[in-house]
Amino acid sequence: MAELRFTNTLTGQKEVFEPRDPNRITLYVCGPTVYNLAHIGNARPVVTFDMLYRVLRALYPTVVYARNITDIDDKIIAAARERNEGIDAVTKEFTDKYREDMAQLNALSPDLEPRATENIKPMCDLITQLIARGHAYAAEGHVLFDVTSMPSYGALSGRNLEDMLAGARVEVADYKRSPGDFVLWKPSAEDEPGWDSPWGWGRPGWHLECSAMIRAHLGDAIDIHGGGRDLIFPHHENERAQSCCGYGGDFVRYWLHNAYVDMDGEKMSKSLGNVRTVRDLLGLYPGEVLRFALLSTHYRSPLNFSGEVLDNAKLTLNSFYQALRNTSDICPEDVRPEDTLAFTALLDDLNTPKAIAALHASCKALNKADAKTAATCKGELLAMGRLMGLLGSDPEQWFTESSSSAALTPEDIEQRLAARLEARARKDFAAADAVRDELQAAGIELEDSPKGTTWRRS
RNA sequence: GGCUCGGUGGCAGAGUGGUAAUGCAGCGGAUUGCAAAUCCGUCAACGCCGGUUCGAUUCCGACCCGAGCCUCCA
Repeated sequence: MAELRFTNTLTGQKEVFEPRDPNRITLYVCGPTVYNLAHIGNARPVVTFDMLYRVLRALYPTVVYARNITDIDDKIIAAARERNEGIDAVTKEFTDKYREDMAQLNALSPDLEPRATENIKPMCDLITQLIARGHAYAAEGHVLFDVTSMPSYGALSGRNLEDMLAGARVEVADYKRSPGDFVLWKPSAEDEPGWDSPWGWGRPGWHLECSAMIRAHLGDAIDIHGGGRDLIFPHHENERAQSCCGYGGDFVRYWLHNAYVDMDGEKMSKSLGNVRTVRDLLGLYPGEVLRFALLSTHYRSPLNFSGEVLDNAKLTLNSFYQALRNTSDICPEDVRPEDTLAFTALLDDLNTPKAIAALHASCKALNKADAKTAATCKGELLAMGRLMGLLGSDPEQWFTESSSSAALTPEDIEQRLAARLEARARKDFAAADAVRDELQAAGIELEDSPKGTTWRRS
């Protein structure tokens, strides 16, 4: 069996994956800050690491996948204030919507979804530990991490303190000893959400929750930590600093980071205002199309997002479902995903384009298959689909389901098809074609075959 | 300014020290009443300049272009 390999951000190299404990794989991915709807860029790590989760589950007996929910944060406080509600209302709403949206993308639920507000105690314990070990200090209600106390600070993001200080363009708060120091605990105003702590009424800094929750829920160290590229610095660098200095040990063996989703060659981001929400796009395309589009480029390369990408994804899925629909009478053989070419491709740093090529090959084989080989081909195609979270829909539904209430009903369509069939029997092709043209204008494509006529929505 | 990543056919997108996947689009054919779907065939690419090498798209260096991080962000 080929080995699982990925590109580790920490080393910049592609490395063979060697788990700490093959009987218990631990995966942690940075989840959402729940104060607004997820955009398609937020969906990329979810889909990417969902697929990694599926691959790991095929390889190892136990995989513990955790994805945190950041439910205390300045942006949440601001959103709650704007809506004149408590932060609980805001975080509840957007946590629910996030889960709904990600489920639409066929992303499996993580095994754990720790919430920051439910883990304040371990966070405070970590701060105490960091202070005790001389890596943090309290100042004016804040507690700050002292970056000069960690010799390897900057190792993950490939920078060193001198470079960062030289390039510093941000005004430095005067309570910081060193400009790179970052907040572990910050004071809250009386009317702001907060918790009592040895350093007063306040709330945790952004990076703290991941360090503390990984420790509390997954263990001393984990195998894989994933997230978007933009988290490398400062978030993951600081997380690493906190955990390594506070707890000691390895912390994370493999750091994986996905590239962005771009819009017109530019990063999609909240601040640029060029975001497309998943919810929005789900009104236009099935979730599976969005998922396929996100997988069509390798996770470490930028994905330039456009309607064309989605249309192509839709057409490709159509061709797969077409093959499945045409063989609806054939019972697929039970094929293990691990025995497929797609699996081999994914083992190599999640090479999804190569895996998709295998899907195409398998689809073609199914289209050409005779009665003897079709069951195997179909089983293989479905097995690879399962591995990637694709092709799980009913083919008939895929083509005939409509999201629009104004669309023709199946009964309407069947009625016209009967009329057309009758016209064809009379060899009145003009009348038959008129029906087809009419249906086409309504977004219905017809296909005649020896078995009869089928239709699909375009 | 510091650091990182990338530039492959018309488009999307893998990969490799020696015939450069796959898909879409195009072209030709089979099939079809005509289509559609499918199948068969086919055209077509490694930013620029040097270096290493028997051989470079792949390794090294310079250059040009693009993106990103250094500030909230997947």
